[in-house]
Amino acid sequence: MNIEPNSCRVEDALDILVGKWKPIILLYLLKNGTQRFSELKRSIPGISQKMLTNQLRELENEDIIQRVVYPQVPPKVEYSITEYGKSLEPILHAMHEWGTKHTFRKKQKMNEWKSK
Amino acid sequence: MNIEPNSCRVEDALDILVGKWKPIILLYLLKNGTQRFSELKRSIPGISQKMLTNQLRELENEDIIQRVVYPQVPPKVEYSITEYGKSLEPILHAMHEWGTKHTFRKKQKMNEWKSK
DNA sequence: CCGCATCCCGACGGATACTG
DNA sequence: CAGTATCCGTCGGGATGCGG
Repeated sequence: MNIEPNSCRVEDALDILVGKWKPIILLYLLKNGTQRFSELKRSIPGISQKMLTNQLRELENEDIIQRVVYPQVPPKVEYSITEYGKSLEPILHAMHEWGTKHTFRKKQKMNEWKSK
Repeated sequence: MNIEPNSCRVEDALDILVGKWKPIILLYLLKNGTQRFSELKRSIPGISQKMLTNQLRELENEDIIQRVVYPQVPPKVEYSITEYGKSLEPILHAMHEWGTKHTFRKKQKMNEWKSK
């Protein structure tokens, strides 16, 4: 490990990714490109309007996503990943890879436990 | 992005890394190897005994770190990264890399703002 | 269709004091 | 030295209702 804990910038990335719905929002935008508010809402079961708005705003403030409002009735708002946001992809990927193995490991441990 | 949001395991990794002091604890253990409780406490300015114990316990419960107690007076307890815990290194590394650039970007934005 | 305002609760984390 | 125990404030996030 060649990271100096004292000059650790891990938190910067963590702060942006932490939020109950942020990772999944980012994954949807990365996979499907530009999405309307209602599309995201439908895609993500269990999220409330408040939280979707909230999480989108926070990501927008960090320049991770872009918000485009079409001034029309009924309203239409589209969200998309910024170029900058795309730079988070390796992190999401690393975490996903790890998570997949971790899930496997959890299953292993549960089986060990069962077999006692 | 080739991650299916629906089968997303990003959260698994995130859950383990989230905690105010966990990343820095892991970085210290990764960099310096086995550490005593008091060594960690001294290395991490601002952390309380309670929180250090707390975060170490949580990491231990996830098998990320290992706790070894030497039954002697005064007590001696050593913490070290498990092999499994080492698998988090790529994630920490990716986040650190990103954080470094992000810090630079924040400075850029602040300068843009200043120069107005 | 999209979002804000309000109320509410539980978890996280800080401060402090006490033990084997 | 390496913890527990307790109190307590803050904040993320859920539920609900209103508004352009």
